[in-house]
Amino acid sequence: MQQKKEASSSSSFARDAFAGQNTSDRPPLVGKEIQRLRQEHQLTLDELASKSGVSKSILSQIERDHSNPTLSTIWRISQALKQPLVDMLSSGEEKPRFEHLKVNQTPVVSSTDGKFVLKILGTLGTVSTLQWYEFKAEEGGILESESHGSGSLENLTLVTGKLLVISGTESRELISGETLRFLTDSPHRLESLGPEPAHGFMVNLLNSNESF
Amino acid sequence: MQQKKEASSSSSFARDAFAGQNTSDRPPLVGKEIQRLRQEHQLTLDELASKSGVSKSILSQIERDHSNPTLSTIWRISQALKQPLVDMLSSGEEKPRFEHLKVNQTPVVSSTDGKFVLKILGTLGTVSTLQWYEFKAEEGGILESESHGSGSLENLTLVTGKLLVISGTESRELISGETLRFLTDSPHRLESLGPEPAHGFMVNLLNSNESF
DNA sequence: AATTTGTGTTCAAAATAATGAACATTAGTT
DNA sequence: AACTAATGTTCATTATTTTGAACACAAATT
Repeated sequence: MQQKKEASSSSSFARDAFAGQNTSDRPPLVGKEIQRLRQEHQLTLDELASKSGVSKSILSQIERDHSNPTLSTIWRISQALKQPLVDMLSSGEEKPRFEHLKVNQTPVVSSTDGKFVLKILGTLGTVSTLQWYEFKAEEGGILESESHGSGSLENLTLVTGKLLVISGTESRELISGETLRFLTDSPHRLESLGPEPAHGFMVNLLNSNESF
Repeated sequence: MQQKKEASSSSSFARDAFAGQNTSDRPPLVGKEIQRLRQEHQLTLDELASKSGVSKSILSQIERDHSNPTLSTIWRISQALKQPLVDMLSSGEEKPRFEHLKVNQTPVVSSTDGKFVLKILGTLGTVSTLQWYEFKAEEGGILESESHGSGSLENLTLVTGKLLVISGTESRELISGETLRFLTDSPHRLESLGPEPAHGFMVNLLNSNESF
């Protein structure tokens, strides 16, 4: 029956903080989004609390939008959930405007020596900003790509095999089960290191706005 | 000579809030950016205070990063400066060239009986409009999903196994190598028909907004 | 059913963000 | 220089967030 602290906090939060001036617009309500992410990661409040360093009591209140979190608190949560802070805040901001999607199927593309095979599973967007593929490459198979334009991202997940990724001057080696995300604003190259054939999945975002 | 309050506040802010755990990364320092925007708009602290409804004293401290603002405070400031909240926060954020997720860092979701396992490979978009997964399901594994909202699209590619897909009143059977695209504006269900475990990829497009 | 275990919520106290008034500092004027 | 006006900083107080412990509830186990 007594919930003095939280009740008073909640009500004055709603009145003073939220009804700032533009009563139509309100600061983003991050509760739902945080809860969704936490559950997606299969974490309990206790676990997220210890991961993030934020007490579980305030986590509980934030998830129910009964508290108006501090910047550092939101940031620590976003870190623990490996979620860009910015995405968490913009989750509820404005209603999505619909974009009509057109899908087209496309066959298989392979490297000149036939060792690297790309299956185009889908593309999306009137500006063709998104494409995803399945790839299979036997040992020594190489895929060379030009820059996809600044702001472009490639997301590789390797299911089996070993893969060497070189982008610009940097390189990484991927083993099965791992995921690599990297900028493709410069020429890059994938090479199957074998001996097992490399098999995986790739999502390419061309000229994506920001958000990573 | 005495600056008791602010000094203590500042120091414990720096120690407790900021040096949370990853001493390498820190929450975004918005002070510089807010000051820049305020001056760009040719506003004094008093003016911004009355426009935003945030007291000028706290504005002064925030600009010098001597305070750890509340979400609603940052939001009211961003409104007064006509700046998307998200832009203010991401002003100083660097994006890494590579993001390498090790096997155990990939978030996994599984059905209650553990027979259907989803590995979240990536999400994108300020409103999380795009997500992609790898899935593995032994015979009988079932994944039930609610509607993802009207206009949402799911793209399934099956690498091995057999999969029954039911969306709304329709159903399809997928065999290895096939791709299926379907609307997910109603509850839907995936079921691994076996005997071989089903393995594949899934790309989900939720109600897209501008971001692509 | 009773116990235990796990998970989320509420409580009382401590920390600190936010406020309005007083103060300090600079810039402009006489 | 002295005075004033404008702007930013600090003070004392209040309001709220945050914390850790206690609590409530449900699910699982004995």
